[in-house]
Amino acid sequence: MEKDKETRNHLIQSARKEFSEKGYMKASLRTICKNAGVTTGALYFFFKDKDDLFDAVAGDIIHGIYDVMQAHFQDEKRMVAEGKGFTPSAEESTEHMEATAQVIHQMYLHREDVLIALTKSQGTKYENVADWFIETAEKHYRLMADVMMKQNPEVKTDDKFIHWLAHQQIDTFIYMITHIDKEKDALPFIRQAVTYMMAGWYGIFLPR
Amino acid sequence: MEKDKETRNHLIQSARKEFSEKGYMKASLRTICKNAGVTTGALYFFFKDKDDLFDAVAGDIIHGIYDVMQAHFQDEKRMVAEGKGFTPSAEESTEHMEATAQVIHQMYLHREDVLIALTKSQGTKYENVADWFIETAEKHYRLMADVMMKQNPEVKTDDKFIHWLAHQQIDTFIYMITHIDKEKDALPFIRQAVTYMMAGWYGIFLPR
Amino acid sequence: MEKDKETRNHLIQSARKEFSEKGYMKASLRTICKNAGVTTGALYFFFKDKDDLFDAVAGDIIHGIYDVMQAHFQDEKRMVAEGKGFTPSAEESTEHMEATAQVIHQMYLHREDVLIALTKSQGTKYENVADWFIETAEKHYRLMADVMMKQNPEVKTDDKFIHWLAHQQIDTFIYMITHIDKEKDALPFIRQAVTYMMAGWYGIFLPR
Amino acid sequence: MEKDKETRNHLIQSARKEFSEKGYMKASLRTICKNAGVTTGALYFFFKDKDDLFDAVAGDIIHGIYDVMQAHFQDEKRMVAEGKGFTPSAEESTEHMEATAQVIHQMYLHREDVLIALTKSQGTKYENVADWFIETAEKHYRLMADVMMKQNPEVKTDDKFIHWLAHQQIDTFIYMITHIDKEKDALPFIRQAVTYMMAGWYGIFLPR
DNA sequence: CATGAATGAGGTTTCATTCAT
DNA sequence: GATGAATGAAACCTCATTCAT
Repeated sequence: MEKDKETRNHLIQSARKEFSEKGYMKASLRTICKNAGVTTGALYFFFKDKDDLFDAVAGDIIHGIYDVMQAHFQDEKRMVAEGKGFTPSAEESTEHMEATAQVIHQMYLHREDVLIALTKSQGTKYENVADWFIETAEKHYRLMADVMMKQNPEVKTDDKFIHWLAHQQIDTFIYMITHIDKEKDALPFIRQAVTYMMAGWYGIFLPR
Repeated sequence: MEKDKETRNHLIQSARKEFSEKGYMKASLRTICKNAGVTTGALYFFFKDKDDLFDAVAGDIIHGIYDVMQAHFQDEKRMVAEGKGFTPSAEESTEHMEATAQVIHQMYLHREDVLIALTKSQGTKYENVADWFIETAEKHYRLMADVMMKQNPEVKTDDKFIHWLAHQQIDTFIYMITHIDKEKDALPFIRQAVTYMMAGWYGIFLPR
Repeated sequence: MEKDKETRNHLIQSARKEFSEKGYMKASLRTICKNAGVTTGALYFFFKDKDDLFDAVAGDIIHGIYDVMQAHFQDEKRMVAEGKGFTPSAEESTEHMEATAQVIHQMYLHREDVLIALTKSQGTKYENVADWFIETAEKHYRLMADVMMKQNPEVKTDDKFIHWLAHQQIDTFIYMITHIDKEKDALPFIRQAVTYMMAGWYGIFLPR
Repeated sequence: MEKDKETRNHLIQSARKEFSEKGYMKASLRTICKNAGVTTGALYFFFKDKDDLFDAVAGDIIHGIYDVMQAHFQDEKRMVAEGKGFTPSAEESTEHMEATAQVIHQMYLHREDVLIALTKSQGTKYENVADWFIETAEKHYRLMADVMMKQNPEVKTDDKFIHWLAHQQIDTFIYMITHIDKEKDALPFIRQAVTYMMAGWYGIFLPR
């Protein structure tokens, strides 16, 4: 019953390789088709255009990770609304660390596609995909900062700084996936980075 | 007597605009020339090729900043060699903050070109320019970490983490120039970021 | 069922005309396409580049003639190795003359392409194609000269002269195809030239 | 008093090198000017256009040789008209051989320019310069053949063959200048070639 | 004499995309 | 589902030549 979809898969694999090597803009559909063993016409049967093909390669994993991340932060928001306290860094508690570990696992399972989306997408709608994640993370930090400032009224910070905190956190994950090859090395790295970031956080919000 | 160089400047301005809007690869020399009011031949009188034009727009400022940064770190290296202690973050002392402020001033003076080099250079030799800075900063962090670890033998860290610290610092400056429009807002931001980073640093190297 | 290949043939015909009139270097692909009634893109569907197009026009016939010529000389070499005597000029015997006549026939069948390869190929890998033929002919003359010198030990000649004999023979065929329009006039011409060349040969190797 | 003409000479030398290396068509005036240390404007002060520059490099020597050759054949024509017999090959008598030796000397004195005119002139009015010489030589052979045919009425030949004889003789000199580097090797070569050609000639006109 | 600037036309090549079959 | 042919626009670049200064 299972439709073959062989050609489509060949195309996606070939595209993955080409995007990975040359980036979206320099990638050639001709080359992709040649390496997939089909002609350009075939490509246009399965995909609307070059963008659509890119989407097929990297779109799913990106949206997947994005959704998980949003759900995660949504959860926290609800908890705060319900009056439950929460900890400054999403990752400090065991529970949070487990959630994080799962995201990391997902990222490494599809590492090549994640890298394509993060570093080879210039020219596509994903070229600023990191900003999607940052915006979501920012809400989290905003929330946390408000809590902290309620407790320490003398501390003040501004939106630019909060946004940077979010940026910094996301960038750490991007650094991880781009610079650390093996998943087993990633978790220790993240742990140390979280230690650093938490110390930084308290250095700002619990001065002296 | 003043040499005009009108056409050359027109071309550079037009190129700056085009690179800024479309990035290096999608930028069209035809368009640049048209907007500069000259023919393509004229462009090739002043510039060897598209790369050379890009260099004329963004090369100087990048090399300028890079040189200042290297000189700065070289200076610190020398101080350490002479046995003079130095502070964990290059920016904490007044003296260092002044040096930093001057770099920031330079960056904002040529902000558009800096942005082009940092974010619109895919396809040129500058496409990984941030890594140049990171490598330089890394040596600085390496040095500082060695000092810290001599004082606290129980602390241990690895090269990946040191590299990330450097990455993180450079990324902060890139964040600044890309996200903060006015120079007057930049310095306060950097000060707060430095506070954060120093707290993070001590959180790692002076635990408990 | 007959595959059309109309466009490809149009392109080749148009290219033949253009190369013929202007030579390889001055030939314009734009003009070739215009005269073929297609866009430049079409050309690049059928041919890799300008060189490939030239090859499609003149490559086959040149290699064809070259192969026949080599086979011919190979044959003679074998005969000498087997101890069979052979005559000073390949063309003197009836058998040889027939082989020559067939080569000539081939050349005139594709005369325009042969002329292109011989006289309009500057800038291509065929620009020294005559030398290919000369080198092959030279081996033949070398062989013959060795036989002659074994019989007449007092005669001596040098490599430069042998090479010139080969050059001269090939040049005679080039002269023929470039200066004599009709195949029917070619054979008598070659016959007379051969008479001349044989007399010259004996003048050198059988003095007095 | 002698005007320097330094720039002009620099340009000619530079052009000689460029034409020699790339041929007329691929030679770049920009490169020539750069290597001569002047700008393109200067070139156009001394030379009308690219063709004129080529003329300055190779024109004189070509016309010089051409004139000497014509004078030589003119002389012979006069002698025949005056009823003085003459020998089948212009080169056989000592007197003729001396004239030939002087032409060869001239050719080797300016060998690079001669080679440029003969082999690097495609695209200029000299691209068929060999034909000029051939046409002149042809008159000579025509004359000689008429004398021979008057003596041996049964011999008959046609214009095509006569033209080829001329072609062949000129081609021998071209072979010499292109293939033999040292003048001292040229004269022996020519002597042997003349022996060959004379034997060929008699083989045609004094059969049996 | 010579410069430096600029023209303008043309060069080859690449590309994503379309469509009749 | 897939092919093969073709489009058409645009890409970067090179060139001989001109001309005001």
